[in-house]
Amino acid sequence: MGEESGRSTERPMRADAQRNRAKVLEAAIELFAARGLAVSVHEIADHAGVGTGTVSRHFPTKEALFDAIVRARVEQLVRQARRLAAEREPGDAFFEFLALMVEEGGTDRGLADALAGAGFDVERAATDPDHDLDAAIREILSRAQASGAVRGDVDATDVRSVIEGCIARERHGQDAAARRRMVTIASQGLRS
Amino acid sequence: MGEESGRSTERPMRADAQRNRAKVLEAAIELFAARGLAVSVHEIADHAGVGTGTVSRHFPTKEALFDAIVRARVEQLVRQARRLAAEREPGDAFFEFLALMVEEGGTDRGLADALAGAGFDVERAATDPDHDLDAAIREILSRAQASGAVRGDVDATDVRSVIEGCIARERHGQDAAARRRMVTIASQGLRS
DNA sequence: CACCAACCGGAATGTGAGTTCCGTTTCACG
DNA sequence: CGTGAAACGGAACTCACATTCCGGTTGGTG
Repeated sequence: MGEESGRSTERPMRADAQRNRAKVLEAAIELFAARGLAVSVHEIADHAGVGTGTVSRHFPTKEALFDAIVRARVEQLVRQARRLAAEREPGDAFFEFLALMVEEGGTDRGLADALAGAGFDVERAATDPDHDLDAAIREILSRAQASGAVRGDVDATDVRSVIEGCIARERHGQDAAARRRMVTIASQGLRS
Repeated sequence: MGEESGRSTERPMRADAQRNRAKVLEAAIELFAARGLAVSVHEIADHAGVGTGTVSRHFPTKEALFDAIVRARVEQLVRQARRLAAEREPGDAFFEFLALMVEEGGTDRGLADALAGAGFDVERAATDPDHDLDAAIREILSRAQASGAVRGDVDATDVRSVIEGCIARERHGQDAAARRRMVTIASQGLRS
């Protein structure tokens, strides 16, 4: 349950501890984004300029560290989904969100790993509505379907799969043009 | 360069060696199909009823074993692609092949891992035309495009990504109905 | 400014995998 | 059969990690 840096109950962290925590987070965000779950804790520690013990103290587990980062990212995506749902036509909202997810996932390997189900427990994250990406997708999808913009026979997990396919990391160095083509294909496929 | 069981030059293998090689292959095929690259060499050895040394002797590396199995599977897929290309209308051939690939990949986790680029070197396999899945896809795709059945702005790697998306293994226990829905979406997306 | 609890670094430990090694067993040829 | 080369099993080894531990250091409070 790794929480914020400035905890209120339980007397505040020492200044150097807060600094180190922030350095670890920053390094981990950068490295996870670049290479996904494959980065080692040693690399993160080195990159942050701290010892491995310091990483483990702030985040008891590699998974906890990864989790903290992914949760923040997911929270952001959920917010954007809600904003789009509020500000756009149902169909546009859905397709813009789709493009957004693909862009984010295609740029951030760690997020892509998480979306693919590696090392991030979606079920548990869904406890809190602000981290329930599937609920956000369901919401934006069902509106788009009700408006007739999206075929009725797909569900949220299909959308997740479509996103995953568009990301298609791993091979032939994820290029932005290919990603956009995939979004086009997926959008045409999902339309009524 | 793991080759066939009945080698002609270099005097034949001893009978027990051939038997064990076959047992290892059989066990590995079954386990890789069920759980992908995640199975350990120990498990394969146990399941085959041999020691780990025997596995390593026949296939110097886990990757070599995996490779041998995937190559056979890919060879089969390439053959089917050619057959479809010969016997069907260009458009039908392409969409049937798409459905076939998704079905095979969705059923065989090892193949899915390989298609996703894990532990199988597509580049090297492409040396031999009978194992060059990308060439087969290019062929069947370009015919479908020429006939007007498939949009012209996609390439073979896009098709690979689409297939990957349809497979979308890892989470919510790969169910056949979802896979078919994905194929429908993908097909509509790829159509002109 | 002194003290001590909190914190630090990084070596040591634990774990889980693939691969190697070697004493033992088995095959097949004479 | 008898014998030697081939193959076997599986314990030991290696390697790459994540995680723990502990002697040394530092920050903040009285």
